[in-house]
Amino acid sequence: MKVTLADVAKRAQVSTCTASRVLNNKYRNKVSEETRRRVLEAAAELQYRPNIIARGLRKQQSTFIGLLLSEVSGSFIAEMVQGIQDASEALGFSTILYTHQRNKSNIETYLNVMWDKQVDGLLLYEPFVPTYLPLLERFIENDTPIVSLLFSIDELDIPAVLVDQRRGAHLAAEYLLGLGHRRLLHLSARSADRHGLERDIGFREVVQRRKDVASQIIHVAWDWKQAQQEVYRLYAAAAPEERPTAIFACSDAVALGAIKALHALDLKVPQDVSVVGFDDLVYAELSSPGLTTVAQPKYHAGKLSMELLLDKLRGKRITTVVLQPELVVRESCAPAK
Amino acid sequence: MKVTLADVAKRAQVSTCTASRVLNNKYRNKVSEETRRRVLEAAAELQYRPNIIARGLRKQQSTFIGLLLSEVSGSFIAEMVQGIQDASEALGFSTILYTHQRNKSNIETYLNVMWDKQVDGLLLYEPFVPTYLPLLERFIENDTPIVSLLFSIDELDIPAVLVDQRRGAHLAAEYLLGLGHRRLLHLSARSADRHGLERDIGFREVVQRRKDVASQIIHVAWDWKQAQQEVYRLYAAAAPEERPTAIFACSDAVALGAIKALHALDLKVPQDVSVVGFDDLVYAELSSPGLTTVAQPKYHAGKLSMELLLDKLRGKRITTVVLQPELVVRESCAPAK
DNA sequence: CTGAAAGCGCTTACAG
DNA sequence: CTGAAAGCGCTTACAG
Repeated sequence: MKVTLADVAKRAQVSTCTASRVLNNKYRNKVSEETRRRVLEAAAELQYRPNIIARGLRKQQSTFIGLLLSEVSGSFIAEMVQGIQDASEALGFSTILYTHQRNKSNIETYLNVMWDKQVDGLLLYEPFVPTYLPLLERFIENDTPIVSLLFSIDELDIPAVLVDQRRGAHLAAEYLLGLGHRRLLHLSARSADRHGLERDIGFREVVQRRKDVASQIIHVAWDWKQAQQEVYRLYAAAAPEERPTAIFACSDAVALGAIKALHALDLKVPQDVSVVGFDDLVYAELSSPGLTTVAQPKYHAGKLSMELLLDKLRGKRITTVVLQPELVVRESCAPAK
Repeated sequence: MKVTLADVAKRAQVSTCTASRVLNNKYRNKVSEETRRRVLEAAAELQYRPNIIARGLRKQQSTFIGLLLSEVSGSFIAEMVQGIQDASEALGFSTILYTHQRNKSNIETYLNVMWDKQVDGLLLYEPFVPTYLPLLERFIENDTPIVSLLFSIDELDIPAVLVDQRRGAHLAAEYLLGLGHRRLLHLSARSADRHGLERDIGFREVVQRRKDVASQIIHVAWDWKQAQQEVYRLYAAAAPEERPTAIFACSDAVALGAIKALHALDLKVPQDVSVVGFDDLVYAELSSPGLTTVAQPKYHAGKLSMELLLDKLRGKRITTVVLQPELVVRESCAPAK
């Protein structure tokens, strides 16, 4: 059915090793032009395609990169994955994809599967390291390079591609202060994960050194619903002159939840309240008004992580890279009155 | 470094074939309890994990499913991929992911790579079939099952998981008529692709049999920007009593573009104009007002496509499945005045 | 310049 | 109940 190297060799009347040599362009000038031509011709006629699985077994490299993510359905992750794809496709590597759903036993299962399938490298997103340290160590001992996306893995000295979350919060808070706002609300996901914590800290750093600024922080889930409820409650209860005039939300979804609440109270964005989000997902641009937000370079982070992995595979040394977020100004903020 | 079956066999003092038999639970009662125990023990002690690549070479199956998509960064596709993942992970199959970016030479390249890597099955999204018919035929001749996602591939009788686009448009149009709207606007992506065309036709089917309904259709790109421009132009120019009181947009992004334009003209949604979208992406829920839209069962479609593929791999017959969309009512529509 | 042979890590008839 | 041997499709020293 499938045509093999042996078929090509037979038709070209040479041994498989000679066929292999010309097809792989090895020992270039060590094979006669005539033989070479015959092999190439036979391969073309038979439409020969090498079996990469067999080659991998022999060469002890699979050309597979394992990609273990929490999930893939979110915009953030999806854009990151696109970056990873765009970097991997150049060199004949394929990414094999697993989503662990933040379930620790899934993580173990999939790390094992990837080991079994002999991946040449590993890309990790949202790890819960302590639980499966031994599995990761096995890869490391085996010299299988690993790069972590967006989260540092301190336990194991694994290089990562990070985005400076705290700096992102600085950008947002400073922007709002620059517009003259002095009563600020931060919708924080502090408890939810490390990025939430970093953004919370970043916000505090900017705000605490300003004596003329009144700030408050409400803890919410990443989900928009709780943000909507909390903002509604706060703005409905507070006297107009005590309401925060600007909100820094820990994510775009939370920001849009806040905007829903403000709209419900007939408060206008940005005329009455300014809102800044975080992440810059597709819908930041699509919402009305367009959401001003801190953009994380997710596509770039994904792409870079794969590039680092491939560099490592080529023998280069690689280290953690920290990327900088950027403020994307749209229409959801206005100067304080 | 890595421990192989030979290592296990040696330690258990049996041949590799006996080791293989107990580890694979074959010929169950044909191996003595004692031998069995020794092998299992040795495997456990050495933490043996079988090399799936080697097994694949021998058994002529790779346990890889090739997933060829236009891209992965959009919400729609990402949710579909999540469905695919959730279905595949059960059985030890791994999906290998490629994005062709709607570039025909990419499609060819990746189909070839997937062939070279011996995928056991193929999932396709957004194919441009005519260009690479021979490549697909090769898979078919080789009995590699293929399932197409959301698009039928008529040239080759490949089973697909479809969503009834026309029916979705019926749902939207009928809903708006039911609310009493008689001047309707459809923002159509007719020329952009087959789904746009189907939605356009579906809209016409409902509207044309109603003599009391005035409808117009504007062709736009999937992108929100053109929709915003066109809606702005139309509503700014038309006398208030001539303006469409309801809009059916061919996608959620287009719907949100329309809403931006309406807001810019100080028209309220849904008080002044009702808007229905299509797809039900994350941001439909996040926008203010929440967008009423035709939901495509994307997660389910993805999941089902993988399930079909695996069924086929197990020898079952499979055929095309058509899923039904649903109208998700949120806050962007109101009865006509 | 070319080929015979070994081997990557498995599985599976075939023998005994 | 168990093992020797062949083979999946390649690549690569080693010889000549």
